[in-house]
Amino acid sequence: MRASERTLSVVENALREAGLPELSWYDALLEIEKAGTEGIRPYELRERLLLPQYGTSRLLSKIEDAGFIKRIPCAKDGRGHAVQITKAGQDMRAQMWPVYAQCLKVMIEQTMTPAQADQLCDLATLIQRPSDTV
Amino acid sequence: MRASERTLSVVENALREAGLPELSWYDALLEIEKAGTEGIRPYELRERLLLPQYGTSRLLSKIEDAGFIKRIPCAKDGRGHAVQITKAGQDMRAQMWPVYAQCLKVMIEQTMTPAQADQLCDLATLIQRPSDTV
DNA sequence: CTTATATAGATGCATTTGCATCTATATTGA
DNA sequence: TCAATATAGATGCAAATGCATCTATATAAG
Repeated sequence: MRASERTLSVVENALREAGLPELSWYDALLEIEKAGTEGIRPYELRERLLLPQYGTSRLLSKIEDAGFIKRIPCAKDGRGHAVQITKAGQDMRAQMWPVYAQCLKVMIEQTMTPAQADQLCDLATLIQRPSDTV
Repeated sequence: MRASERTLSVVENALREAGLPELSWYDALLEIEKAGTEGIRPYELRERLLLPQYGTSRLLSKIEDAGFIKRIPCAKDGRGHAVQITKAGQDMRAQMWPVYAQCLKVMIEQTMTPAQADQLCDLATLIQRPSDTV
């Protein structure tokens, strides 16, 4: 709990100080970029980011207002649309990554040995997706 | 990240379904109860719970309104006060614990082996207090 | 002693979050 | 075909959060 809270706050601070958007934008931009030219449906993004539906909706609105994504009508399903990353969005994501990565690198290195990091990595993979079993 | 988010949401759901207050109340009540009859100063509580100052202030107001703590004037320092747990507060904390503990037990058992749990425990202790070094 | 600064704690205001609900299209079933 | 239900996504409103600031007392410095 504390590790994840601290990590988040360190990363958010670093991004803010660099004048960049918050971390949730990075996660969203990464998934949207990976989706390529077809784009991705908001409900798919929601599943991958583990966000509530209204959270996804609002996040996309803001990212769109900033010009980092665009919405394209969906041929198969008139209810929704797909979102595509723009050139500006790609640039922004690329700009955010080094800041993000540097934080993680420093925090991990100053907290544990490489062997411990491997252990933690193994344990982390035990948690896959929400199983709704409890 | 995902593990801590899921754990939190499972615990919060269990508490809500049992008609009990949210987890932050438990943490606060536990620390206040541990402080005994002398009580604890809000700023000390803040340090232990890693909450922002205004968050602590508001949390205490609500818990006080619910009758689980009471404020006593502070002889040593006229600026502040100490908070003490009430009988009702002790009862509430005691009622919350089994719900909380059961969630943790089930989640850990169905996610990992006892050996892995020990490993995780060791890794978790690497994170002590905020060091503000990054 | 008097003024300047630091600390404890509360709070106004803007933003964010969560819940419930709404619209619109899709799918199912009689 | 047409009603009933399900799903995609948006949004109004209330509650929670974060920031900045405020009051009051404590401590330090001249």
